[in-house]
Amino acid sequence: MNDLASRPGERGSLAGRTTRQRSAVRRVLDGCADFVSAQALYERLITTDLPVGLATVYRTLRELERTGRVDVIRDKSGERRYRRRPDDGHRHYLICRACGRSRPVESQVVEEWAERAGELSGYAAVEHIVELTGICTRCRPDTSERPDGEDV
Amino acid sequence: MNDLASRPGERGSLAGRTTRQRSAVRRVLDGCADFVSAQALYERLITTDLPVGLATVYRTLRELERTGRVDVIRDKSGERRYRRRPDDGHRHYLICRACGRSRPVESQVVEEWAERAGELSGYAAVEHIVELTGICTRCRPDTSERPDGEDV
DNA sequence: GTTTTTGCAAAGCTTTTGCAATCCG
DNA sequence: CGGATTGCAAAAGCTTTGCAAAAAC
Repeated sequence: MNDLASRPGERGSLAGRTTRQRSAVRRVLDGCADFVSAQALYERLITTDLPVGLATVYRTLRELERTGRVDVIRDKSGERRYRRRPDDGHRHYLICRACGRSRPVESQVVEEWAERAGELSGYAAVEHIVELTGICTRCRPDTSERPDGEDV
Repeated sequence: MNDLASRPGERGSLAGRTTRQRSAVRRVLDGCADFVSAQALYERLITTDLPVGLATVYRTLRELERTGRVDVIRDKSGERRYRRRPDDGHRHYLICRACGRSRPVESQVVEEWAERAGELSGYAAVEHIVELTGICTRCRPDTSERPDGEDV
């Protein structure tokens, strides 16, 4: 379905110069509650903020990804989607396949599992990708009454 | 980096007719120890088995994916790679970023975690994607002596 | 005044699709 | 035979790249 990268460390240095375009990309990205594709972000930018070039959006997002300030997933069709990484370290999400809304989930267990698997196997520099998808309560008006609370 | 789909159930019916091409695709795919891309599989096919069309390879792989007989990952560049799914139900792998070799890993913990997260959140039909990558011992002739054993 | 960035358009890639010819059952 | 399948080539997308013009510092 898709994937979510979770790289260790690597909170590298920022990009080079501060330009209006880059600021705009970050600003609009920050304004997005959920994962957005580069193309969608581009649309938002030129319609609600600053008319930037699509290539610039891609370049900026790649840089943000490289420096670990966004989480990235890939949807079914292979399109990448970006979301500003929360400062508190959340890195795994449960994403609604119907509406696309995402929410961070408790992932302590998985982190540990991944680490252990790496140790047992003797592999070095083990990284993991984890993503959950489902149908949220709002998109499933039928059964169940459980509220769509926050973090699991 | 990439991703690995793990769908519940859905061991659906086979494709329609049995053709030489489809048999060849499966045959060559079975002969691949690790994940291969459609393009790579196509190369192998026309050079060592049967000259099939690239489109046919894609169509066959999509069908195999749909019926749950292959596991799929996406590499960094977004290219899909396929691997015959073991009959014993293994579904998560630890893949070497250097040589591409993959090995199934024990994933009981993650399966349970995913299920629990789904329940707690109230999301329905929760599916998960999990993949581990690292550098295997063979690709790291330096330190460590731990053997590259089988399943973790 | 340099050096980095931007933007546009063109190119790259993998994957999908249209359609006539071909094959399977 | 008759419908499913193949192959080829063209089409689709998303993302990257080349390069001259523009912006930063």
